[in-house]
Amino acid sequence: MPELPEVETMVRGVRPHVEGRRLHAVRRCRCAYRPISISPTIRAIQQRVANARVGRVVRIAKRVVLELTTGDCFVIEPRMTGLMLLDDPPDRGHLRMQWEFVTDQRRYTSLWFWDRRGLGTVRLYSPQQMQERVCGQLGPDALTMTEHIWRSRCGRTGRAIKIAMLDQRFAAGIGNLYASEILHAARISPLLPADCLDRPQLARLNAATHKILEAAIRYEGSTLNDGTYRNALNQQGGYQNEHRVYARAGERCLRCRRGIVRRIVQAQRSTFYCPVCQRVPRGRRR
DNA sequence: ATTAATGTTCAGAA
DNA sequence: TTTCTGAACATTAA
Repeated sequence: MPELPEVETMVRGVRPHVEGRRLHAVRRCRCAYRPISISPTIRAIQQRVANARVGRVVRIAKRVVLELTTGDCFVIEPRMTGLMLLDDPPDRGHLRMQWEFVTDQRRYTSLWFWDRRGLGTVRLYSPQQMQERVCGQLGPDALTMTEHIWRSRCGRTGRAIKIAMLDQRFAAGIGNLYASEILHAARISPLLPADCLDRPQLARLNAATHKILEAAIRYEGSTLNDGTYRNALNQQGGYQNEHRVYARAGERCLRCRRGIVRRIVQAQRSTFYCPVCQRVPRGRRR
């Protein structure tokens, strides 16, 4: 599930161990499964990063970015099940990539990319490629959204608000789980067309986005039943215990205590919501 | 034993 | 141009 809070947790965990370090080696792990998608080739990557040092480690939407002093950036996309780990992987079979750094004591320390499903990607991008393929494809980061930005973007599409929120060009960083949680906190139906949200709803949407995502970051993200998501030290997150609607189909709504949480499918993804307190206002279906 | 579902992204089609 | 569908993959629950 790496969504914004989980990726932010990865970045914060990795940062103090990697920033400023000299890269000694980078390897693509051979594992039992299909090798992970990287670009360019591992040979080209190794040549371009020889002797490079790591500058900042930052999050861009749902990606982990290692900025190198050469100007190139490693862009790691965890997708469904990828993890950035400093040590202690859940198993060795799904290790996909290794970065080996020189420590202060001239020893070596490793950063790993572990990915069970193998849908994640690792890429080395030049500054120009960063602009064209990463930053230029993304809307404003969810944590920088304002009521005004929500209003201008929602006004431009008639898609259901939940589907629009998952579009990374609309707002970057929100994923399937947090979209449901945010809309529940904002008491907005996931089915409401984005251009039908009124001012009070836009204000609640903005407030809920910040409240939910910031809380989830404090809890170090959500580890679901499959246990896949872990922080950089392979420890569970804590926000799964705070979910109010996600994966609660059939249960009584924890806010209004009247509705029964419903699971529907939008854009081939599960959406959870309370049909009572997230009702579409009469006449606003368009 | 099949089948459906799981957090994401993107190519290709509508 | 925008929006929708299916595929990439490994694993688990029903």
